[in-house]
Amino acid sequence: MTKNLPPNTVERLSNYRRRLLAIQGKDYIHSHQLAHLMKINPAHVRRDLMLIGFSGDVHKGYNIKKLIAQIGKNIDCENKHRVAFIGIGDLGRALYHEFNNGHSKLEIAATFRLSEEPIQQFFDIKCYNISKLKQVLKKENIDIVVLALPNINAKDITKTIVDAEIKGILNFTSVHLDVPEDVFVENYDMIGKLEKLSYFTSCR
Amino acid sequence: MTKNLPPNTVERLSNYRRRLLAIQGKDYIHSHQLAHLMKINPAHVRRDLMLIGFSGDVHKGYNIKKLIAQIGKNIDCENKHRVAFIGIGDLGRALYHEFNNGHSKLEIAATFRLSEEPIQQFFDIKCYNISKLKQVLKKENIDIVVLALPNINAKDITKTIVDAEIKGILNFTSVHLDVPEDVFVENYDMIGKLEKLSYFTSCR
DNA sequence: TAGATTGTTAATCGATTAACAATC
DNA sequence: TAGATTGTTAATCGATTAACAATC
Repeated sequence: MTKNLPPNTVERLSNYRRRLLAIQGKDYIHSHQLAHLMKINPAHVRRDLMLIGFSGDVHKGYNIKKLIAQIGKNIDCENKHRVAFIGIGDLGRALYHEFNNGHSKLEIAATFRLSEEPIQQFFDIKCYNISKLKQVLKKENIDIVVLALPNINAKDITKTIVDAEIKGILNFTSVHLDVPEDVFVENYDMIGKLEKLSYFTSCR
Repeated sequence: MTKNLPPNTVERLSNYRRRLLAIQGKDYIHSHQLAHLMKINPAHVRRDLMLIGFSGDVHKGYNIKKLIAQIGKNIDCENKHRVAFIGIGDLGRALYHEFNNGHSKLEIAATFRLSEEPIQQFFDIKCYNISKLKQVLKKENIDIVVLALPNINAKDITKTIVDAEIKGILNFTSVHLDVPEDVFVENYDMIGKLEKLSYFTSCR
């Protein structure tokens, strides 16, 4: 894994790979073709591939199979990350399907429910009561937590998560989490996006 | 509504407002306090408020009530946007709750299902078969479409949406949509975010 | 007043795009 | 070869942050 790639490049590389995997019956692709699939500038593609040290052929372009492999070498972790879901409502279920849909480097190791109902399973994953959070995060060697729960609970639970030395949080609440510098938080604020969309979609 | 605010500023203004609305028993707030809630730089707050022409008091800071109103004047549409959901699986349901949870400028006017099952309602909203898409988008004066459906269907449906002159799309598939310049697309690619998170969360 | 905060410009930083020599 | 594409540097663009005069 190459460290120090710019965050946006990592996100794009992940996207390149998914598009490349979907291509059938072609061995090579040019920068402008890949750029077109992503709606970005061809120079951008070339620059990103330069950053991961991948070379193409001046005439044929980039070898698709080799490029997929090279992207993997650069952005995939050697070991699987172990992920915990906190909150197993509709959003949790939607994410579960997303996870099982082709992403192999993250495995759901545990889920937690906030209510007292005696649910023991979430699909094929064990489901614990939130009171067991810290203990299970440790025991199961969780690396990454996905917060898919009501805003109101986010603050307390984040504290426990940080205590358990979790280093990655995917945050679906609209609360800004207060975490130490070494914890990477990816925010996923739906309401913010909606209001932005509303603003830039001209009123009639 | 003030046009030409930078996209990121619009998103932040929406966030400021939500945080301000949550504040109890205080009339004024300083730039550094609001910045702390958002985990951004105080200068950033002041600059954003400058852009919407809002002034504070050198000693007391910004009047919370007035600021909320001023943000509304700048980012809210005069009329409600009419929104259609395409896809009413787990993700659709999660979004439905998100919508009903405090966002007043967007109202769900119709939903569409892809399967043939004879569902007529999605919570309190009418649900149509996807075959009626174009016709209903027109009839119901839809402005914004939320795509919460399998990738495989995204391309065809986008074509219909663009034909129906929809100007805003919130895209939850991981397909990059090919739309004319005047259609605003907000992408919400979960897998990309997950891989980014995985990359920046150090492996152990 | 002294000290803190605002409003605003300028500087910095990072990401995107243009340009073009090298290549085949 | 002529023409197209790559790889890479430099230029541009936009967003963030620093700095500081003005204010009370």
